[in-house]
Amino acid sequence: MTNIRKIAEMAQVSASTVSRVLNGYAYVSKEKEEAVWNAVNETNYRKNINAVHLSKGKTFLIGVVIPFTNHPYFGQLVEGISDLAIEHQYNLVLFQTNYHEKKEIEALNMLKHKQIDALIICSRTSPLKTIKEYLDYGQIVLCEDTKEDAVSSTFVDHYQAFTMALTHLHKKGHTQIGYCIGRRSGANSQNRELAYKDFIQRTNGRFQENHIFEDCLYFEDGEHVVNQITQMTNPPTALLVTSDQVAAGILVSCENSHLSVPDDLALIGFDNQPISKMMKITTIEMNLVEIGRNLFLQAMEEQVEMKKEIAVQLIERETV
Amino acid sequence: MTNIRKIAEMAQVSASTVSRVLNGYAYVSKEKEEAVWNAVNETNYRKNINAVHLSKGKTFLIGVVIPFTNHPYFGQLVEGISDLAIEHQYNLVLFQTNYHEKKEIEALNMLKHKQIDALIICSRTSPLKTIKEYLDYGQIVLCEDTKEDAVSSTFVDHYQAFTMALTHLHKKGHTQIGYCIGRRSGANSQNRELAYKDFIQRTNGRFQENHIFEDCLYFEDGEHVVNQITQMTNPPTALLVTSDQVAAGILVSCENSHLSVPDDLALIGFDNQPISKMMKITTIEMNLVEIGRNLFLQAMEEQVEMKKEIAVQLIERETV
DNA sequence: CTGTTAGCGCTTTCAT
DNA sequence: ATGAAAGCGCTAACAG
Repeated sequence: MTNIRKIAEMAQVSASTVSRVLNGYAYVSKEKEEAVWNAVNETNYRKNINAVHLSKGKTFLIGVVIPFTNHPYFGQLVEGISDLAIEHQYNLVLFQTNYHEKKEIEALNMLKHKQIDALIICSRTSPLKTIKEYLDYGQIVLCEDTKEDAVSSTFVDHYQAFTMALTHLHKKGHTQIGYCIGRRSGANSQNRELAYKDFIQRTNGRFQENHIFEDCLYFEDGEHVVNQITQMTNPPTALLVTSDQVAAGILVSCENSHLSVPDDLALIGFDNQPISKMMKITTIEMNLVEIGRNLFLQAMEEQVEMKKEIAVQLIERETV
Repeated sequence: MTNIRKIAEMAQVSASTVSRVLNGYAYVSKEKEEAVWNAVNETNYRKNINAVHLSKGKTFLIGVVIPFTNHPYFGQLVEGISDLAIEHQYNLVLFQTNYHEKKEIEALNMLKHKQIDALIICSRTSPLKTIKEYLDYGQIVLCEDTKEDAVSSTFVDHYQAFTMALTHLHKKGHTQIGYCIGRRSGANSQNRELAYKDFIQRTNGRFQENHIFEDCLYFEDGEHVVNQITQMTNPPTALLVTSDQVAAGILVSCENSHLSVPDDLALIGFDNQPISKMMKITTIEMNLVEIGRNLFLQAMEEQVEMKKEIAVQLIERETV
């Protein structure tokens, strides 16, 4: 095994000089630097990362909490995080929680015990209060518009995005608008619900509980929504669908049920996933990869804002 | 920071005894063991994994090479790998290659330089010869039926699976069968192509190059396939589609193009993904999660076979 | 600019 | 059964 001491010997310098060269520290003479690089190249030497980690007291591991790995929303978020992680020589530890608080606490405890250097929580189920308790142990980054000053976050203004989509539908004449969502309880979901309720009040509409469809995550969940709609006496004439996958599933199910889109049911998806383009679904684009990248930077505590909002955009296609 | 020495002091034993207790080594007296655990609990002490890694000369990192992260096929594979990795206190380093050989070599080099302990290659683009050169540096596990004795692998007999599907279609009266695939050049793909050609010969069919559709990975790729088919003078009457996602996309596009499934075009998907169930697509089930789990065990060199075949099963629904 | 030195916290012989 | 002690390979404070 060729280690730093061997390189030092070969280059006729001390181990610390080798370390300096390897880490690009400035004050090393041209000759010695060259000698070191020669030795490194000759032996094909690489630093032992374990030793680096121990010495630095860091793991170079970033925890990423997501409810599901196989969902494109989180897939893109992770893609963005991963992009920068690689650049920065970090690795990721993925915690799939399925929204079980226990799993989240596990991740938090890994932070506490220094088994990861920072934690990015893409979607949480435990209360902010719990999370705050772990703030002393390392950087924690959230993906929601939190009022909690102490934690960094990158987020979309879901209140505004929802309002924009609702307004768009309203302009097209819809008054019975419903929406589909993964779960009602999340922070982002609550912002959307608020936007929804405010909108209904503003337009003198009537709030109807059965116009909110929960557990809408995957393509196949669209079927259930359409089944319910066809059995309603007062079905919505338009739907905000917080995932393009689900919107696509609804579109397909509508065809099966001889519902015409947008005439019988208008649809606005979210995320501008490739599937929405193919199926010509009107959607709200949000740059998830960009959000992911910013989350990583915040985890690193690079000189970035602690609160970063990412803008969204309505993309009109053929389902409204 | 509470470390092993502090625990040793508190428990009135030596650091080595603490280490023995922590690692469940046998020959420690009941009293001392208890004393150690008491100290551990009192201080909420955890081992410093970096120190463990350095001392053991292992990273407890397993590399996983996949072409795409956001594809359900690889998603399930990774899920299986990840399941066991967590159990074994390992973390994963994901290498998304997009089928660029350079990325694969990068992963291989990380193995060479001991930055990961083993490498699982779920789908490769570099030749077996290249991979063999890295075998000295650590365990490398493949996901294909390789003849190379030196590497472990977990795989599906794609020749047999394809033959089964083709036979099923043939029995239903189809003679013009085509297939959709991600890429032609992979090891698994070549087995399938072989099965396809053998089948055609056996049934006295005629091989038609334009009945093979490449670049079929995602839902939205189905559209292109249907577009091509509708423009053919000799279109296939049935399609083997190596991903349920794509099969679903084809199904949707068929409806748009007023092609009736299975009458105008029969479909057999692969993987038995949830979407195939919802859309009632006949499919070939293969337990991808199980394959992933076995890949991990092979990477660990646990006492498992070096070559493990996972059985598949035809699930009849309504697209044939 | 460069070398010496003292760790980082754990594992693992080797004695006893 | 237990402890002493020697590393693992690197970093960083310090001295010069």
